[in-house]
Amino acid sequence: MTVRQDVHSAGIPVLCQSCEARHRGVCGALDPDQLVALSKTSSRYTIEPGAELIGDAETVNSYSNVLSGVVKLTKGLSDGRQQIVGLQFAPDFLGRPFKVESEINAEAATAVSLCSFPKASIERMMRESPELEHRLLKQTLKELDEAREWMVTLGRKTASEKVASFLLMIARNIDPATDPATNSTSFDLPLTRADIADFLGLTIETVSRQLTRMRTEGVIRIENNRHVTVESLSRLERRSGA
Amino acid sequence: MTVRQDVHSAGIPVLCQSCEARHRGVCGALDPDQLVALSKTSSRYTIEPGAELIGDAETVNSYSNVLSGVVKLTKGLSDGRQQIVGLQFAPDFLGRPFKVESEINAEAATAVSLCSFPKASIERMMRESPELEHRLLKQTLKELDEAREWMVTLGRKTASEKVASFLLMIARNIDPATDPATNSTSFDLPLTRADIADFLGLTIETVSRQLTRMRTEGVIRIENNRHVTVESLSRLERRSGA
DNA sequence: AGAGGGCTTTGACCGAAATCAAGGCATTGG
DNA sequence: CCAATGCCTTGATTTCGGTCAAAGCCCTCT
Repeated sequence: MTVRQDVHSAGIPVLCQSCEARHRGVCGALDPDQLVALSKTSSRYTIEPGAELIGDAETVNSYSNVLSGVVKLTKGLSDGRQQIVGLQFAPDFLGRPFKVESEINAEAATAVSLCSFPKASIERMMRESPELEHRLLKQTLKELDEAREWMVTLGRKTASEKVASFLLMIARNIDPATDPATNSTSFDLPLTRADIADFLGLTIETVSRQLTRMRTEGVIRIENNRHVTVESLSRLERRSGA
Repeated sequence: MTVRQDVHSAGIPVLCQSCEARHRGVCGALDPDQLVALSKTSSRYTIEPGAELIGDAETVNSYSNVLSGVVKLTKGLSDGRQQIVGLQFAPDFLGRPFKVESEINAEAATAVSLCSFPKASIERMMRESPELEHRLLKQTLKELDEAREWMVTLGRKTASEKVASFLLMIARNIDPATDPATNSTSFDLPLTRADIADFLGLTIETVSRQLTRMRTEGVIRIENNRHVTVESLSRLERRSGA
């Protein structure tokens, strides 16, 4: 299980009874007693790539920690056009507190494992523990920041800057060891070309052409359509449009 | 003073001592004693269009309620390209809790009046009153929703759909009486063409051409470059791409 | 009133990305 | 083993929106 290092790691890692993983997402906010109570109601799921998470009757009334894999959040237009509006990596928290009017879909981009809690127990715990709500606020602020960062990418960057920015973002999330010093890194793309296009507001063909260009110019290598090796992080950064 | 009706109106309107306005933003979350304490430290500002709000030494350490006017939040690329990533209308709350790494600028788009509180008193009050943090979480979730809605617009809509969506959003925020039944509404644009372009990821010229087209097709009228009358809300909605 | 400046409109042209159309390359299953 | 399917790549062509350039409009200041 890959655990990304980020703001959430501030909490003490705690062992969840039901999924036997050290949650660094929500659970870190709870004291041991609360955690025991909560973990009695939790259950671990594994989701196939492509499966819907929200809108599904099974999961609509629950909150989850992402333990591994990548979840994509999408919004669609009535004529079928789609936009990915967020990606959740471990150890992000999944699920909207307080019903929001806007329609949003969540789908597993890769195989995903989740630790789910019934909505009711999370909401009760939120009333009891301000620290949990505080966590949630922090996560929401982080997502807002990411969303705004992508708005700049979507509105103001060229196709090649978009693809470079995307690769950098994935590298930083998948491979926590991404270190500017080594100047190279390697990871599996969690998204298909179609997903990448929906994420960047481009077409499949444009994404493919930009990846090809970067390959021929020696910035990246790609094996089996999925495994990307970045030869020069600094060159990738220069292409991402700062 | 225009007060938009939204989720925040749930709280009891309360009179702020220093600015003598009924805050519906943050203050509604406080009990009378807390409010009195807080309002002693608050002060009312009026900001000219174009003035920076964040980054300014005066206001960098404060939180504010927007009482009237429109504030634009922007992010820039190193070469000068800009993207507006959010608009704050009354009675939105302005200011980021817990320092966030990302660079973001706030600027008055119109004349703006604010009621500001020192960062320290808001943060103290947040520790004392979970209800305040709850408000903040709700506002942040609303902003996240709006940001994601715009990501769809930026990534997947055509220029004319973008402009139509923009006009609809402004109408709904500026003129709370916007009523689908009447099918028409009227308001002053709070943004210049350049701002609209930066909001929609377009150029000034494209924005202008799309507005002209809507004018010639009888969907809107524009007087003095600012005052917009929507002749047919339903036709505008149809153009906004759902 | 007239000059000046800032914002907006309009037109001609161009180019980046979309669309349309084959074709390639894996994996799956008969 | 060969078809079939699902991604992905590549090429030709089109188009939407960007760029460059020139006016027009509106407001302010003298």
